Amino acid sequence: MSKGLKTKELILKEAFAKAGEVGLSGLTIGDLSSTLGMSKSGLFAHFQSKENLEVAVLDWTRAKFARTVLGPALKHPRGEPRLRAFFDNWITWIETETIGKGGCLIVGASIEYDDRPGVVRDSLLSLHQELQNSITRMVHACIEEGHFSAEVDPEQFAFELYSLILGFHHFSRMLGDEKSLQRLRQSFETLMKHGKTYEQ
Amino acid sequence: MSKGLKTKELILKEAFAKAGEVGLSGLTIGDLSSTLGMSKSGLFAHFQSKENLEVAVLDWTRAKFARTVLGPALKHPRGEPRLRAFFDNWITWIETETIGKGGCLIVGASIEYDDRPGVVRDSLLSLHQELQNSITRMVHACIEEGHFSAEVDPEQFAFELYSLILGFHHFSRMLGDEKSLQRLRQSFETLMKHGKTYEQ
DNA sequence: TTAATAAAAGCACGAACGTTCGTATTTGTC
DNA sequence: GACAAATACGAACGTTCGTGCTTTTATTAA
Repeated sequence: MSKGLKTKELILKEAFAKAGEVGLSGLTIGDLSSTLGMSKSGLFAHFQSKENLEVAVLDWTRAKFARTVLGPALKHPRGEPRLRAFFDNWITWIETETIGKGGCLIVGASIEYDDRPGVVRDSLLSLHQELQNSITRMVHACIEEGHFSAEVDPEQFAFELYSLILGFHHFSRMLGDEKSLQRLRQSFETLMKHGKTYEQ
Repeated sequence: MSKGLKTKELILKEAFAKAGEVGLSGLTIGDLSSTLGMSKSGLFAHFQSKENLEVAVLDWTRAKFARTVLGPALKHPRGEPRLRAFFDNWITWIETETIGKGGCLIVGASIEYDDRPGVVRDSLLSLHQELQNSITRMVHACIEEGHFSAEVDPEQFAFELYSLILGFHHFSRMLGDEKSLQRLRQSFETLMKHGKTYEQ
């Protein structure tokens, strides 16, 4: 790996950490460069624009999420085991990478960019679509494997699961509710149970 | 009402609308003043600081929410009718004041300020605590009136309800999912049904 | 070791930010 | 209608922002 790529990696790692605190658009090249002990223009040259830097941070985050959350879950058997592994990995991700570190970069960026068209929003949208697809596929597998009732709506399940994640983020970070994790887990179990014994 | 207060009211109304798009900290005195056709310093004099302006916007929003969502719900009978009225009013609020208008100011501000101590965060925290208390009380009333099982945990219910609101906000604004409202309503019904026939 | 290339630095720019200050104008009261 | 108080204005301040140049230093391949 060339010197340039190594430096770029260091920059993105630092930018990922900082963006959780100040948001993606809250990143500044000046602050980032001084933290890393380099010049503004030197750092700037790696990305050619602030916007490119933000997209690069999103790509970097996406890759890391795939490597630490999605990937390992795929090693578990299709259906409920894989879905549960994914959920557990996700919680670990949230606890180690977001809560206590300024919040989740993706959650923040989604609020910032949900009405600002451009390449950042495009990248964010594609990230979210992929995430929803992953969840939906796993729920669908639960049905095929006979772990869930055939009447379960995978997209509705994905909607509720992501909602709970957002709620957990809010209750633990904004309200400082120490029971948030417990609440998240309990709601997830309710969701799973409802998946098995569907009735309505 | 004096001239000064009328102007202040106009400023806050405009600031409320704009903060949904750019966030609370994204408000700028220059932009706000030029939109309203007045000078920066003239507008500034009403609040003495940017921070005070942000707190004023939060107070204004809180009052409006109480007037249009919470207040009318209190006219309905205790228990399920009131809870449903509150939920319906909330949806109307979201549709008329947030979705399609740059997003919810409160949701955005919570992300911005969840790790920035100060008077803005204090104000936000108190707002959220009051909201959670209101929901919890209504659910508790559902139990007392016999509409809900006594085993229902009102705080868990409030957690799930707010999570769904956040999810709805995300799916409709970020993903542009046209079924978001339908999903929100369906999940709410599941939540209500679970409240009635509690089992676990 | 040298030559070509990549990476980083130095410096400056225009614009936008919140804020301050002195002054002008409008409002409300007697 | 006079006069104090409230309200608004215009200009300027010090900072910080992203970005564009030119020059210097470090890396890489022949």
